[in-house]
Amino acid sequence: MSDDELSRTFAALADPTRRAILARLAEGEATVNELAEPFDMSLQAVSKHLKVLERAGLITRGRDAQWRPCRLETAPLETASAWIDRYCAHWSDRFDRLEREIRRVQHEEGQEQA
Amino acid sequence: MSDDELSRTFAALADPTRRAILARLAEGEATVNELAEPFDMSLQAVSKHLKVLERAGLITRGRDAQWRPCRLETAPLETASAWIDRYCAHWSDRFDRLEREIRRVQHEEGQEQA
DNA sequence: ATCGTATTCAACCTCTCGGTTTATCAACAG
DNA sequence: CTGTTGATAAACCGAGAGGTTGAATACGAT
Repeated sequence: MSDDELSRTFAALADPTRRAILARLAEGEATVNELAEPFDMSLQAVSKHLKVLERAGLITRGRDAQWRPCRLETAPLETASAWIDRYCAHWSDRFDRLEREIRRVQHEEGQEQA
Repeated sequence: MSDDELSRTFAALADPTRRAILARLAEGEATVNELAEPFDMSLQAVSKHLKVLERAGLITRGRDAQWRPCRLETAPLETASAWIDRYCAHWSDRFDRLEREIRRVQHEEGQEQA
């Protein structure tokens, strides 16, 4: 596989196990054992998947005694999404949706003030 | 590789040659020879890349005499982008990025790569 | 020091990817 | 029919993905 950043990101996303891991991490940090639990696969296999995700910059790992908690990093996801968006023709739709979302958030913030 | 739709899409995007092909097709239909021209690679290799893209639903191919014009299909791109967006929480950042991207594209209106 | 738990490393296997070359198919032009 | 051009098919190859098992490492608890 090519080793440029976008290629690494997309390749990392091209596996349902890894996507499930990312989905799990979106809810918060987790250890390797916790991440491996749902899968019918060896711990070592999951560890390899995590290495792929780490190389792609999609996760970072801390150290807490013998545990290596994994944390989701969204920067490469944003780069990948930006690449895709350039070739999705529906600019105005997306723009409208985002504009609505922002107005909604701003409105909520205003209400919180009162 | 796993054969579900998202996996096929991301796997197809995980190659710079295929991303360049999609970028080219975003400017309009093209034949296999036209698509192969920029690459230092055999026509057959490009044909294989097109087959991957076709299996992922990212392109469709017509028939015009002995030519097989390729056309970009954005539906899987939108699905992929939607998956990513679910895990990128940074709406306002995205908004800024999109706004910048739109201005950039409106300015350039032309020659660029994957 | 020893044991248990969390994680990784190393070796191995099988299958797919991305490329090649050679041969073949399909459609026009003469 | 023959020849040419556009495109695909088939067979092959080296490298890497994704999984396994077994050993090694790192740290905490006893």
